[in-house]
Amino acid sequence: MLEVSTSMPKTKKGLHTFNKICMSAEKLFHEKTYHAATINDIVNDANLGVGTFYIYFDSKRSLYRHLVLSYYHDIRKSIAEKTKDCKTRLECEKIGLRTFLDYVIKKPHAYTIIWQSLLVDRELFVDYYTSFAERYKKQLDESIEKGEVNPEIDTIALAYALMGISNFVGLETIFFHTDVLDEKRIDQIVDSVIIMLEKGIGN
Amino acid sequence: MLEVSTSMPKTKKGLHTFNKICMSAEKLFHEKTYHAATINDIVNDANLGVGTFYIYFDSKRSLYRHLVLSYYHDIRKSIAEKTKDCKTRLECEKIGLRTFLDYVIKKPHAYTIIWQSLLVDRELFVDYYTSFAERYKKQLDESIEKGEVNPEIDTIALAYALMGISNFVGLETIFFHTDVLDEKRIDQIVDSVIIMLEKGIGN
DNA sequence: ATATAATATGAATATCTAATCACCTTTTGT
DNA sequence: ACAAAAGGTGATTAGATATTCATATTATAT
Repeated sequence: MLEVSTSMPKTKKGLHTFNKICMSAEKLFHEKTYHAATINDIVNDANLGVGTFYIYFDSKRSLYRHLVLSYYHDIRKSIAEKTKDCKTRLECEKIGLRTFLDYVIKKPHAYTIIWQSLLVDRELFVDYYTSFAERYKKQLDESIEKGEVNPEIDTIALAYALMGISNFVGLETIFFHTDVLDEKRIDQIVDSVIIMLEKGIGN
Repeated sequence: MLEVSTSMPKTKKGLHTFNKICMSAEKLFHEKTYHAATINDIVNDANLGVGTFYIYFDSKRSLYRHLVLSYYHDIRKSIAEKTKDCKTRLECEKIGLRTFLDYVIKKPHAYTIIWQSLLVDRELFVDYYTSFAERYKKQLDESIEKGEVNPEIDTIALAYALMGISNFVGLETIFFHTDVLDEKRIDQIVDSVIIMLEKGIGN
């Protein structure tokens, strides 16, 4: 499923070059999209020869997979760490959403690059979201055991609904909202979602 | 913003050819993605010459735009019609979600083609979702007036959250769920979401 | 010090594809 | 019936791009 196939560099210099390629690719896949950003664009941006690229990656697609998998692990790790000490399901959701939004505000390219997987590598697209959803579902099932979540709710449907909320609220936050993003606005968004999860949308 | 630029055909025969192009493009953009599906693929599938394509569309991208805009109007129209007689906000959300799911089950290619807009035409991507969200927000604001929605909730955040729920629940329903899709399963998904919107996720 | 492994290069290759255009056929209105 | 408008064609063009490879430099371990 979600595995890395790249053979990592063996010296500090190699690692530095590897990272330069990743950073340039991140920037260009985000700005120009995967198909429009060429290997030449990437190595020019990184001040390297074309051949150097193929020392570190088998293909353009394997570089792309490497980026998506690293975002997957980063996002999961951040959320797991931050929600470690949460006492309730709702607190988990609040800190989880906040962590996700902070991550995509800091790294908006991660957002667009993951989104592109439907076009670049459909297997990766499916694996990415199903892996995320399965882990989420397990947590929700545990919360049902603890009596924190209504057992009438189907946890797979709920997992996707919650992922959808994070992703689309993130979409608005990063791409569509033209005003400056202050802490207050993000708090307001998170609070609105948590009210909904706590009491529903009504009065 | 969301406008069509295609000059429509002037005879029944022309309309028939136009529709054949659209149907083949829909199929191939869905199966192979926008970039991998060539104009040749499309006209071969439709049993037409390459030149014929350029009678009806300025470019590959203008065909793509035409498809996305037609989905936008279809989806909006379906939801507006079906929710016309709904008495409460919650009933609106229930019928709206059900209508959206029925639409994407019937036309799964619409789903993947819209998703691709981030890569194919970023302006269209932004217009598509912001237009949808603005209309949604207006309805939610009206519901606050009527006392049906908690005024503490930010309606723009809520609009995106609700769009995210539909889209990601749809994702699971169409792409990731391998079992057969029976009516019961869809009802269960819709009911789970509505419980959440009515009472929150807890007990 | 030197052999070996790792890293770096960019011109050349082989393949692909959106769009054009000059010419042909069919349909429509009068 | 017939001109004009609409529809249809596919070989050709012009440009692009992922990957290879022979060769060169640099780093590492003994």
